[in-house]
Amino acid sequence: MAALQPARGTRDLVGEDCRRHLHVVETARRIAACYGMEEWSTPVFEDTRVFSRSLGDTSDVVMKEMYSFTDRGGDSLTLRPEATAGICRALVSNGLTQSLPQKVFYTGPMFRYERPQKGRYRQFHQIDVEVLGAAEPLADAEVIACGWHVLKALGISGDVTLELNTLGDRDSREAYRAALVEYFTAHREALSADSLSRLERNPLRIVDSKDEGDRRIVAGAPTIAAHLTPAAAEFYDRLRRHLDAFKVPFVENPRIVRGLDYYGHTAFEFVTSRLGAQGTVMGGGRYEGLVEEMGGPPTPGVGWAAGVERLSMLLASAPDPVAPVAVVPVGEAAESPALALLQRLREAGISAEMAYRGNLKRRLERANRIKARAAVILGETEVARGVAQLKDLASGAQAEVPLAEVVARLR
RNA sequence: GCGAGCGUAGCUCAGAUGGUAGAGCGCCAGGUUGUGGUCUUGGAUGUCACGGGUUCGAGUCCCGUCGCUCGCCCCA
Repeated sequence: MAALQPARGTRDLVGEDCRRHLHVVETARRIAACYGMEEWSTPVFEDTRVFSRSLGDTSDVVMKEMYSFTDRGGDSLTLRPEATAGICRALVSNGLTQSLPQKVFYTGPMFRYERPQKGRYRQFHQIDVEVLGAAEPLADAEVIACGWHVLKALGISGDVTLELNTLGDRDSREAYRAALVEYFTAHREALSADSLSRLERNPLRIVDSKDEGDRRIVAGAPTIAAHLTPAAAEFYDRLRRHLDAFKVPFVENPRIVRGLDYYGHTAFEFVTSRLGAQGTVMGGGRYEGLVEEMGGPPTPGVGWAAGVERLSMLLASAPDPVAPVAVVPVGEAAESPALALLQRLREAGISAEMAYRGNLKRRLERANRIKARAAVILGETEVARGVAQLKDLASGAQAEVPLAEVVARLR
């Protein structure tokens, strides 16, 4: 029988991989709670319209990357490609537009039908923070400070730079977009084939091109700064002042853009050079109109998402599993007392293991292999005297301890 | 959708110019029937990704397929 492989773009999280993954998620969860974020959980699949509406008219290309299917009732459902749309839908579904702001932490698997590459999978996992219903730049700064805090707590902030930009308000963006189209049209002979088609579809994206020829042209392209309305410039100023006050370091990068219309004002990415072409480790910004698309009232939002796989790859080391205590019975008469002790240890909150078989030597070898911190050796002579041999497996020191005191000694 | 590289033991990999497959780690057992780590002796393990071709002979060369990896496109 041929061995089956995981489906393309999916992978198992086993051993160290799983510990890294959980460490990222648990760290983010703990820190987000310090910022008043409450965890939500929404379905893994949704009515396809939840996502198609969030994508507006860019649909065509992007829709091809969604895992969509028709269920037996004939409804079109989609495995969520991201968390924000579902969160906005849930805000409306649960009537929470009446109690704003809502500050949300989210984590879970997402799905996109893409060609897998480094740090990029078809089933991947994100951590996500969103603040819904706050129009003030302080919310943006708080969200970014939370992200920075998570990266610091993971010990990877040294490898990561916060890059910040503003997309301005609607008037700013329209003026900027027009200026960009004019500029790139004037240089169209020099643009790459890819960027020529972007000029039609999504001119903002040219600014983000990886093509070297394009980059030379982009260097001379207009930036958003000159096209900001006074209100948009003021919003951006306040954001930067708040970040300074929060002591969050950043560099400005006018090349950070967003493809969809509902993004405005703040756009940011935490980037690293350690992950090849997938350098963005956490990205986010401000948006408007998404909640309306889900049938709610106009409600602004600001948030970020980060790929757990990418963060896991940046961790210097995997956290160790908790070191257990090994209970080692010697001889048949010791087995029941050993089981009783095993259970007492576990109920006292101490991680404890007892091998299913083997003699003393084999069990100690195994205790060593599972990195046990101590062994409790219980032979027939010990049972008869109501004691146990307590052996520290790091030092090798062994002492006789009354059975009744074993749990306290190992706490 | 496009391009490049790679596929040999559980893992990491070695196998010039074609001659019937190896190491380290890990695993199992003994040295040590109530004491692990270190040491030492021995042992098991492979459709050499799959299919075809060239050849007396293919892990090695050729063609195809599949898979993985990295990159392009896309990135909500």
